[in-house]
Amino acid sequence: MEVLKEEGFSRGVCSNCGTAFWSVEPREVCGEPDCSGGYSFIGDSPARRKMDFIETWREFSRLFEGLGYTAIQRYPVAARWRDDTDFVQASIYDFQPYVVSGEIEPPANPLVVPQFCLRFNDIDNVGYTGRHYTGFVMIGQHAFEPPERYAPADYLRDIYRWLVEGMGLPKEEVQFHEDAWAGGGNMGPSMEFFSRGLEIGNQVYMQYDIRTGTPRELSIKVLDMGMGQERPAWFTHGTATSYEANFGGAIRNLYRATGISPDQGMIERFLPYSGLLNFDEAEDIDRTWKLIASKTGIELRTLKEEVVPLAGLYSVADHTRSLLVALADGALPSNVGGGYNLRSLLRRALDIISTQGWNLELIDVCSWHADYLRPQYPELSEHLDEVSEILSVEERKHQATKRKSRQIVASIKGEVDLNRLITLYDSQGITPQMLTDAGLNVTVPSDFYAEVARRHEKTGSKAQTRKEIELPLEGLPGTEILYYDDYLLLEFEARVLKVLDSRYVVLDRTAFYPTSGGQLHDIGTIEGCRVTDIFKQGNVVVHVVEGASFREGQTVSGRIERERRLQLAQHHTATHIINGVARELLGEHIWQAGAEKTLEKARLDITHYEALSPQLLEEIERRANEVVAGGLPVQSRILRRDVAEREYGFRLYQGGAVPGKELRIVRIDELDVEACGGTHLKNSSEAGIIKVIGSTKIQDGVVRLEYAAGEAAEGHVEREVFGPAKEAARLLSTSPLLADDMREGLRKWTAHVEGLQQTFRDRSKPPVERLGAVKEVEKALIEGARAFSVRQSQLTATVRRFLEETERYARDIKSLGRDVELPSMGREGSNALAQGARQLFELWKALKKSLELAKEEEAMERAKHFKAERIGGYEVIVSRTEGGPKEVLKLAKALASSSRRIAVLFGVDGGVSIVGVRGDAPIHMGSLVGEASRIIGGKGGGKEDFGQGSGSDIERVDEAIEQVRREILYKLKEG
RNA sequence: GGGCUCGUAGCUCAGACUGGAAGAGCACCCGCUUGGCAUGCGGGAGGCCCCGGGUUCAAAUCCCGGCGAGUCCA
Repeated sequence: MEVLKEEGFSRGVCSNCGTAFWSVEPREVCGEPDCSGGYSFIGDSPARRKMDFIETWREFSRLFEGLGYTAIQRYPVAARWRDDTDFVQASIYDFQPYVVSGEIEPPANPLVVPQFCLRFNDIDNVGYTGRHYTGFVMIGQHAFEPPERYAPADYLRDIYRWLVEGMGLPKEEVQFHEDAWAGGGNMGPSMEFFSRGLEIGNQVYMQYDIRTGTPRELSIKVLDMGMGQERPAWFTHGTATSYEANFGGAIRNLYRATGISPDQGMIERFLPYSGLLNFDEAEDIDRTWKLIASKTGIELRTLKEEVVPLAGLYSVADHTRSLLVALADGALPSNVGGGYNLRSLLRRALDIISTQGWNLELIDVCSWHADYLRPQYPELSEHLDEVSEILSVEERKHQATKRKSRQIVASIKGEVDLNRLITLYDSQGITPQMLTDAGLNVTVPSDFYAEVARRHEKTGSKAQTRKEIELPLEGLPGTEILYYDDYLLLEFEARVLKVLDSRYVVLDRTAFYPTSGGQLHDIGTIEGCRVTDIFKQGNVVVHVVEGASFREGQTVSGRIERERRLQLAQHHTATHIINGVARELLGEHIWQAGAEKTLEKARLDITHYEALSPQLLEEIERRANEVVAGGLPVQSRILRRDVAEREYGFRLYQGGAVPGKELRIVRIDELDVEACGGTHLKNSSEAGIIKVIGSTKIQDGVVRLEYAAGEAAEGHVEREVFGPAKEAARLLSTSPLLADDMREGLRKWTAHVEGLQQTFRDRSKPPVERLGAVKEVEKALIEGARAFSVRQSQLTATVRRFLEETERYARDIKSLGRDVELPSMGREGSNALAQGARQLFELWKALKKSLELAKEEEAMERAKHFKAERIGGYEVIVSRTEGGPKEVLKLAKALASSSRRIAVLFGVDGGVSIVGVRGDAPIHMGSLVGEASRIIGGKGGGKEDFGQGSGSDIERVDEAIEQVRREILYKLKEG
């Protein structure tokens, strides 16, 4: 306030909105556009200097560096250091939660930063209003100080100098508004600065923590100034829309590529009303357009023809810039989380381009942006190849979805009710608009999207609260961790601090690893008592001990089980190796999305835009084992958070946000570096061997890799590869169904596999060679499994099943007195196992078919022997025969082939199956057979002309036959 | 993170709600029409109905789990 008084400002209250504001010349109203009558700088900027987007930051940072601030690099727009948001939405996000809470030091103090931000809530207004963006740069001016050094007056004076000296605004043109602001659990007074109706930026003086409800003074007070970098450029140029002043060469290239040139005069007349075209709220867009046309005096058609393409062009400019930055920072479009926002953005841009019929590639627009932004963000130009790849994958997906949608829309006939409308939108992405565009007559309620939201409410989520025990551990110091330095430190002594329920034990220090970071806990003993579980509560490690007999204050010795610790360390280090290798091979967009390390195997979820091909998996495995063979050192050390971030960047946070001023950094040579608390090998060679077990796409944009290291890897290979391959080959080679030379081939192949197995078991050989031997067998397994379309792990069981079934078919064919004809078969497949599997499947199909054929012929044959009796003009057969359901069915069908026939057959075959078929006789066969079934202790039913049922009481078959005959007689005579 | 939709012949899909003999179009093979091609007509081959369980006298169909594809929302 004093600062403003010094400069000749005085306080007033807005006669319109009642806000307190400061200005040099007395005025009635504040500077808000609503109160002061809109923007009055367009075409008439009071600024004495002009600066474009890039120059804005250059000037701003130069001015502030002169004032003692440090200009720092922007943070990635994908906010990986936070778990409460996907994207950075304001510059202060960079420093939440740990800098703001005082836990860690800011990278500089005070500082300024050009932070790229993403906000999707106004997406529908982008392009139309002239000032909305999905992606923008918030220039932040921040200071983090204890109360005694906090100097809001200085901060305000500094930003005032920017307005007056930097932007060259006469002080008479500036107004300040007093306000208060709350967000992120903090609150404080704020000061907004305006000129000519445009808010240039605002300063928030964060003073209080309001998370508990009652304001508490913060130990660190924070200056949070945010100014859109787009604002000064727009303001000083006074262009009709902000977009023209801010996209530099990109917008000029867009004009050229699309042939559009904006009619400044019309836009200026349109803009004041653009806010009305809010696509979420405006109930009737057409009426709104008409309203604007009449207010501006521009003909409706002209207005639309001019505004819609231009707004589309601005949208494309905005969306591509947002995508460029997000993708270059490693974010991926997907169907979940923030990825969905990126996908919507991308599809919106693509749809605009195709609606307007522009010949425009997104990646070209991205590269224009990258060129223009290079002085400020040179890193964007380095990732264009990766961005291009991701964009084209997404474009392909969008094309496929659109094609599918068109098909579905084309197949819709008749009425479409609201339910169907919502289902179409929800599950296929087909909007009501697409239906009306296709000429379908549908009534769309005006609150359609609200209705969709309501449905989602209703089906809402069931809260799944995991119950965790909360032990009373107040006052205990954080446990000293002994497992960081040496994972083979397996014996230690410590003092008992607390024992609860003779079960939960807290020590002053421990080498026991608690379950965390996806790694399973150790087991072992303390003073001979078994330790079965270890977990962390805050900074305290709690040991779960069976029958803990020691007292608090006692010194105890702990022993950790070696095998388990080694295996878990191997899996954990292997995880870092796989992560590093995956990034090396796939690109910078690879981030850990989750991980788990157990005794049997480990898994790592990585962000990637498509499923991994078998070739890529093989490549990852090969590279990982080269790393193992290469014997790279694995170093770990404790670093201050700010130091670590400066040295290695945000790549550190693979496992998500980690609290604390200090971080433990685990680094595998040049391959990988992560903040991680796990137990790690000292050298990559100690992993022994890494076997990639498989990968699945667990959701769009996330791929799960599963693998094992060391003995777990060896066990897995024996169990899942050599074992099943040899067993499947043995089963096939001993089956009389296959030809002799095929069986011989399988025996030879088995011997070959055993040789490969010896190679694999030889630990003196390099891991890559050992796995080469595995790969050959694995491929045979996969190919064999594909013959039966089952998974690899099911091959042996499936071979067994198909052998049995095929042998049974052969027996049945013989028992019908026919020859089993084995078809001549080729040898398709790259190895004996695959060939054998395919032949078995072909055989199975052939015999199944010829058995069915034989049964049918047999049925036709037997049909000749049945005698029909004539009742009321119909030929009726009610009889007992032999055979199961299928045969009886065939027989009955053959017997009732003419429309004047009725056949009801009772097939005896262990149980009794009944089938009734008729032509056009007035009898409901379903209920007829149903009744008959009940007599023999079963059930049945069917349709008017067809009934089927079964029972078990063979003794009463004759009785049932009698009943059916009587029924038919009665019905036919009556008719 | 939650919801929804889909998985049937080489391809595009019907059948499913209301359980009861696996279908259509295109493509493929054979024949006829024709000087040849395009076309037209007739015939044929081709299905572990995604995998595994359950309910039922009976499951492509209903229920549960898994795998795969897609979509909407926060």
